[in-house]
Amino acid sequence: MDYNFVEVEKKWQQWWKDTKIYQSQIKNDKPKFYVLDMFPYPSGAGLHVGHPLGYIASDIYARYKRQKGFNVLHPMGYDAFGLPAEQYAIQTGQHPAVTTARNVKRYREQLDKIGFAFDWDKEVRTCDPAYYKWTQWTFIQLFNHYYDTKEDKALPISNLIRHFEENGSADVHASQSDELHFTASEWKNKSEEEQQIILLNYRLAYIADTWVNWCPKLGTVLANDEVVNGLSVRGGFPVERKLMKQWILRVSAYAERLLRGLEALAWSDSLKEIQRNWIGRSEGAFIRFKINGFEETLDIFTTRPDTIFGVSFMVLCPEHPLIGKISTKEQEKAVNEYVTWARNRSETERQSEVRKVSGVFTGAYAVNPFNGEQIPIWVSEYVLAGYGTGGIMAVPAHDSRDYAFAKHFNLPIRQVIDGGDISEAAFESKDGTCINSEFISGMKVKEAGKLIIEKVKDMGIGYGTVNYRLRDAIFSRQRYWGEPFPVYYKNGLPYMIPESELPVLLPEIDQYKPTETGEPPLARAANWTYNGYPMEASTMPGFAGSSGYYLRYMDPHNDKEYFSKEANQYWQNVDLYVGGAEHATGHLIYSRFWNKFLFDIGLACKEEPFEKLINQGMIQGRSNFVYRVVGTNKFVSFGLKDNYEVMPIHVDVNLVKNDILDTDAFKNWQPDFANAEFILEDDKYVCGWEVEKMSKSKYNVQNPDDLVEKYGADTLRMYEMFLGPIELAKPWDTNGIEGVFRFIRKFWRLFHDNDNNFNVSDDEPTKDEYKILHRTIKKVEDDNERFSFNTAVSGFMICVNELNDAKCNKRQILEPLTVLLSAYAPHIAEELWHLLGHDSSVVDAQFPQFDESFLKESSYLYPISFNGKTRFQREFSLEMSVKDIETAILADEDTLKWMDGKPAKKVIIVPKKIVNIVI
RNA sequence: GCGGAUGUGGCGUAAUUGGUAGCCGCGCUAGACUUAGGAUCUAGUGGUGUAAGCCGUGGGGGUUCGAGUCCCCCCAUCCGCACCA
Repeated sequence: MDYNFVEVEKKWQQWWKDTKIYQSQIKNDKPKFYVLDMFPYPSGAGLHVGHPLGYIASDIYARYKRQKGFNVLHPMGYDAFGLPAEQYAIQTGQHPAVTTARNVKRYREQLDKIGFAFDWDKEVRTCDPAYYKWTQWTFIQLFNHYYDTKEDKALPISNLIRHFEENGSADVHASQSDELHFTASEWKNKSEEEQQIILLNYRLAYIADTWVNWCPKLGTVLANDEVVNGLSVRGGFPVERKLMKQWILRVSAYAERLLRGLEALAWSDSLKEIQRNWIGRSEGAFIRFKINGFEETLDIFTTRPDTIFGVSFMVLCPEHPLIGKISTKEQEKAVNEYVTWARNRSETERQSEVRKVSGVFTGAYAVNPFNGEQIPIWVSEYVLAGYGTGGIMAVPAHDSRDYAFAKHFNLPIRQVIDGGDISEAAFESKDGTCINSEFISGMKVKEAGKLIIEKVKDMGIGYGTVNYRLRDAIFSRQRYWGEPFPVYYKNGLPYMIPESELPVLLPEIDQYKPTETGEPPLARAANWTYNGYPMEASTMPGFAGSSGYYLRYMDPHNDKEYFSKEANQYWQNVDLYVGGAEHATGHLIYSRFWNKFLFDIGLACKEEPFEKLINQGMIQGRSNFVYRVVGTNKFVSFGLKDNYEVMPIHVDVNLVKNDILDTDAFKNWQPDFANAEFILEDDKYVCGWEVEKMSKSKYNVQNPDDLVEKYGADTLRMYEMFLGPIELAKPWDTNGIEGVFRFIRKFWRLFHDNDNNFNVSDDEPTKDEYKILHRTIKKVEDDNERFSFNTAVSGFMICVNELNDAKCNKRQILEPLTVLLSAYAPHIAEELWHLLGHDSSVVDAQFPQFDESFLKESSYLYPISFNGKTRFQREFSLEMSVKDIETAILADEDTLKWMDGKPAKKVIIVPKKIVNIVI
């Protein structure tokens, strides 16, 4: 007798599927709009409860844009390679492909139930060979390119080879691992192997010995963003530092462009700021210090060249290659002991002992290039291998870390910037004036720095430069369930498999764990060779497949190329990207890098992949508690708990409604509680609640399926939007879903009589009814445009309440309203749309045209102020000009009498309908 | 420590962007209809007062005729980075 959402939703979901209504194709006569969600990793637990929030928002926007006349691309797929499937495979022996396919199926069912307008014909899965062929292909291109710092783009490595043949390393402008020097003839005389080793110094994908985050428990290396507080993000296992040969992407070459590119993007300030910090640009100087008695120089990067006269020691990182060479006999033992100790310390240890001073003197001395002073060279953990040159000039007076070190080892602290007190702490301000600094004394910090840079340049020992925190990305994972590298080894050097032979398929193996000798699982594969040469046994990391997936959606079935030029020219890049902010320093950096590279080599037509980004807030859990009186099986209601000594216990949120416990269900929940007694307030047991992380052990997990079953997809969709602003973190709170459920049924009843027969009137609506409609059109349109979906839902509710009060069932009101609502509640809208007599889907209806004339207010209240106080308001017609209002106020005897008989001297018109009189 | 955000009824939130603070929903109160209500409908609901009124947007100051909104200083919470030279 009421709205039957189960039947209606099932019916239209099937119809949408059968008619392929959401299929998109290139239409050159129509503007495009690309709406993308971050595709999920299909985990065994099913669709995470946080996922729908973003998906619903993007779905609403995609539908809205379609009704606004755009040709919308709104695809979905799966980030299907990953650790959990592999861990599961190691335990059970089940092939990850099997479990992944099963999970994908489950995800699809869940997604379909919510009624998304995805174009499933464009689905991609990163583990599909037809897809990862192009991941491998891109890797080969990265290998075959270097970054030219003069052209500021990636260029073919063959250009560089030509340059070496003609000029050697002279005048090379390329991002590089080390600075190399050789002549053209030296290059030509090198063997093939030697040349290949040199080229690895420049390639955008290269292999090198590098200190990595090694996670023994997972048996693989991890990227910096996959490690938090010295523990792996997945699993939370300890991470160590280890020197390993790894594939690396030269992401750092793009640091400046990744930074600059942020400016034009419509991303949140906080997310841009996170990326800026992660890229970490700092300007300073590269300076080369002579070392007493050695050919080698100690190279440093500093942001404070102005403090060069305050240098009282130098510090090398424990991994620094110079240490072994320059340490004196007397110090050798101590140095070795320290270096061994420091290198073997795990990340966790280092993190937990932040700012504990340690170090050792090498016995060697560097020379200050400006005054010839002898400067002792130390080794300490606080200098990082991965940043700058791995060595620093220490100015304890003006750097807090150097200060702590100098205090600890009793090294001189010399003030060279005026203004601070250095007896207790370093003076780090950059506003002062130089003192005790010979020719730069008296200069401001900024000018002094510039002058020093000029000087070192003239002396040939340095230059001004920019340094970035952003590191190159380690691209090898010692795992099975990832993309195999299209790489084989000849004489220990890597070579690419020809593009025509891609994809390199992931081989079958008997077990998924590493070999006894610690080699990656792929080493188990029989014949893992190419023409007799061994293949690379590592696989690519998770971010490989997700870095360029958005491009593949444009042309997912193309087996000749990554995507066709035509498709890319049409769809360009993503207009709206919706996903979690947790990818700020991972996927969203790698993806931009990947895309910029593809742009450089002429594949992608846009330099940035995601124009507008919305981070849906994290969904937290809302836990409920019952309060057990200590030592009894009595449970006391929330409001009375302070009268007892109680212990809070998590209670399953499914046994609780609006914080009222279903006591019978509670008794049946766990055997312990079968005899539970309750101390009630107002005959109810009220539970306490808290916002926590969503987890099984806290019994606060909410499954979207359950809610769809109970209230229907439309209610779920609208309620999730109604919860609050999309970007705000919020607890998943099902209290209040009834309100939306009520709204849906109310909306249905507008179209139906008391016997639930469809009944709309063809009478001409009244002016007031039109006003209700057009106000809603305006509101929903504005709210959609600014992604304020929660207020749009409020708008719908107000509208339906008003129509209900007016008993309005006019077709000319309800029909456009159905179109408006269809983005939010597509199922009920589709049903009503067809009941209204349409054959086509409501998704293809035109978004109703807003007509301002229905909304024109006749008057507005203007505040009027006298003697500095707003005294009263008067109503004036909106049509009146400012001049008319002025005249009217001044001519109004009553108005004037109100101010103690004194006349108004002046009327001030403040912008926007505000009129003030000041006397 | 540095950087970014946020702070409004019992709760989630809204405020035409400087113009009547609290829209919409939950919850709550009262009533109607009902065998029943965890259905539906009606009315009320920031605090305080019988009332007119007064007080109210984390706290304190400021700009303005007018501040939730702008500026300064605190406080609290959340997020990101954390020896980055």
